[in-house]
Amino acid sequence: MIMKSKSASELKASIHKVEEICKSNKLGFTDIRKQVFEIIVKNKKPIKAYEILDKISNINNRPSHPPTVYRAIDFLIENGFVHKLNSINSFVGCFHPKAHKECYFLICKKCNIYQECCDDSLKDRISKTAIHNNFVISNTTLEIEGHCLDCSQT
Amino acid sequence: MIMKSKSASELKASIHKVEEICKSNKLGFTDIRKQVFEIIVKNKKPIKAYEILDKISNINNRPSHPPTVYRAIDFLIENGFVHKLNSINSFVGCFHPKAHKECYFLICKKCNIYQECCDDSLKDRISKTAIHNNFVISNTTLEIEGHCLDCSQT
DNA sequence: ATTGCAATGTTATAACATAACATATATATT
DNA sequence: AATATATATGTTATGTTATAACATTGCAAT
Repeated sequence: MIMKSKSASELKASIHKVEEICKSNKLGFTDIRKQVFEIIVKNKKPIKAYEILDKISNINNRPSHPPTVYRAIDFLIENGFVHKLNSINSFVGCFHPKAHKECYFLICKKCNIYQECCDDSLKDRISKTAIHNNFVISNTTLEIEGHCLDCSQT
Repeated sequence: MIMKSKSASELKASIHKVEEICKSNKLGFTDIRKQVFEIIVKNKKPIKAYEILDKISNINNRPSHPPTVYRAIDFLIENGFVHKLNSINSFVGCFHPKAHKECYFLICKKCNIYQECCDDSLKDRISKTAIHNNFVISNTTLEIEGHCLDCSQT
């Protein structure tokens, strides 16, 4: 299953869903966490921590500091609301929060658009590889960099 | 196919092989590049750039600077002699230089030992996922973090 | 009301990486 | 051999990414 970027209504739904999850799990979805989450999911491309920092500072009309942003990001990652793309030190919103921990990504080097792809057979294959090596997975990073259809045609 | 850490003779062979490849491809395997390569492959665990920097400085009895190390690393990565593990900002030697570009890793969070695993069916699965999305792969990062057999038993 | 806890603010610095330019070393060309 | 050219390295400075450590705030439970 592939997800491309979100429509306005999908965005709204996504934010609402996270709010619901927090409410029912008694997680504090504070102003800052919400702001950071919205900034990340509204961004069409993976966003960097210091870009988030700038945006937060603008929104609140006062300078924020790195720990504020990183702490919010940590919270969002821990709860499966966003993912970090290690290969580009950037963050993206998750398309199906709480539905899974493992996400795989296709990242276009040219336009920077990414796709979250949660392919079950890929997941199985990775599990099998781990099992085959008596390895217990806690976290998987799969980031496929290259060119998307549009960018590879031009 | 899984590779664990290298024996002394494997190490030697590995270094020799890279020398050969450089010779036949007219790549300058300079002192620094060789030193950096040896430091990386001899290390049982993924090593960080600044750890390499310290070692290089010791070997040569004078301070080296980050660009020196990063340039050597870039050369080694470009030519498929080492890999970067993005999830932990560390570098590892490749077990079959020039034989492939894509490598997958199992990284133990506890003991930090890693395994390079070049599973063909996994590779196929990733290719298919990309093709299915009209995506042209240039580079894949697959890093599976968790616990190895030894560490998950204790 | 006061204790405890979770979250945030704040300052400073650690850790990771590259830009820019100078110098040196090797290779090719005449 | 002298010169040009390209490749590699040295050096200084700085950019980028991330966290440590401690102070403060605000809210909830007893």
